[in-house]
Amino acid sequence: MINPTRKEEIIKIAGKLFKQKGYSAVTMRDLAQEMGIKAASLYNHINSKQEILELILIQIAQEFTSGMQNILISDNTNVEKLKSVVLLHVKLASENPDGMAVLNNDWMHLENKRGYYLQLRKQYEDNLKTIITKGIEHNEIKNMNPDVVMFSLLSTLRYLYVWIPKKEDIDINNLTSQLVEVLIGGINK
Amino acid sequence: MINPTRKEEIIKIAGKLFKQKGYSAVTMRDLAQEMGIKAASLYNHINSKQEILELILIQIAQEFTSGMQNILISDNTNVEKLKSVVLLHVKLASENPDGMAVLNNDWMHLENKRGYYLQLRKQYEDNLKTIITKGIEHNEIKNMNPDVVMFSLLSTLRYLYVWIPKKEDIDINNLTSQLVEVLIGGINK
DNA sequence: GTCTATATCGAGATAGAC
DNA sequence: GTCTATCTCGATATAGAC
Repeated sequence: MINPTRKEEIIKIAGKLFKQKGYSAVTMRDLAQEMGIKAASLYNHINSKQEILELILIQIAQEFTSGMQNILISDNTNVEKLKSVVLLHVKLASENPDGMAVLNNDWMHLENKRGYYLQLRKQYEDNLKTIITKGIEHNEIKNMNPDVVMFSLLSTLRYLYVWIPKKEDIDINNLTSQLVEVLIGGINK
Repeated sequence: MINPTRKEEIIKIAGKLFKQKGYSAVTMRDLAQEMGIKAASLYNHINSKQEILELILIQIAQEFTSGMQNILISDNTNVEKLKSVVLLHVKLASENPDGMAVLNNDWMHLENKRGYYLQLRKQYEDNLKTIITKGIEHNEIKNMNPDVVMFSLLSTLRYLYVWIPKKEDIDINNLTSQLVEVLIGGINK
């Protein structure tokens, strides 16, 4: 964001605060203070606290959905697809670690858009599980419990936001390959 | 708990609610309703909402500390120690999945005991990292980045509460061995 | 675009009767 | 051990001046 609008600034600062204390514990006064304005002034740019949460979460959820679509239409092997999934998570987590934290911890505070979010998440997980299962069928991956494999993989990827400090400080490809070594190296036959 | 006291019931129900919505979003009125009493009646058993959080978190944190001590004084190999760490997490997560969720998501809402909690957590992580590093030095573990190994391991173990439904429904040893296969199998030379 | 002032609501917690 | 009644505070949000 070269010239972020006031609204974009609010989303960004809100993400930082939501990550630190969680959506429910952050007040509009906290957010306003961090912006250097009064709480009432926020409402000139956004309609509600809930809207801020929606703007943060739905955008990321859709980026995951779209990233997964690209992976699925490629004609790579299933193991290559899993590597692309790792890269997708590292990329999104490094671009927006605060938003990823909110996605992990505060999705249940969505009101109207909660169902939509859960729908996107379920599709994503179904797609990932299909990749793992096909990988096992095609003999690319050891014959392990696919649920355990998926759980271990997703847990690590979902925690990336804790680990990734700032986009500038990390080498995305290097981190991805190290993660692949640990996560896939143990799975790959 | 064969004959749980009223206080123990409160802690248990509170853990369930904190897991669902997070500490900040759960009100004393929510908690009271779930108990079938009025909010004011809660204060006959506990001093504050904050005290409930402390009772949940500090107990688990101390169980991790004590579990790690037992692992450290054993004369097992470092890989065996890592397997014991997995078992420790599976055990505690299956005994108290709600509490584990609160530990992961609401520790930052501790007030007076926050420093104490962070101290216990740091010690635990330092000890785990030492096991991994020694494992690499002693040629038990592939020469990988110990931070990445620890991150991947801890991420999966910290998310166990999402995955483990109820103690009765799972075979602790079976789950542990499957996790060890995925998590350690990829690391072990 | 930000401010002051304010409306409305619900939070944590206490007092005292039963 | 639980209740009703209540205190006090701080939350989200709006109205309207500048």
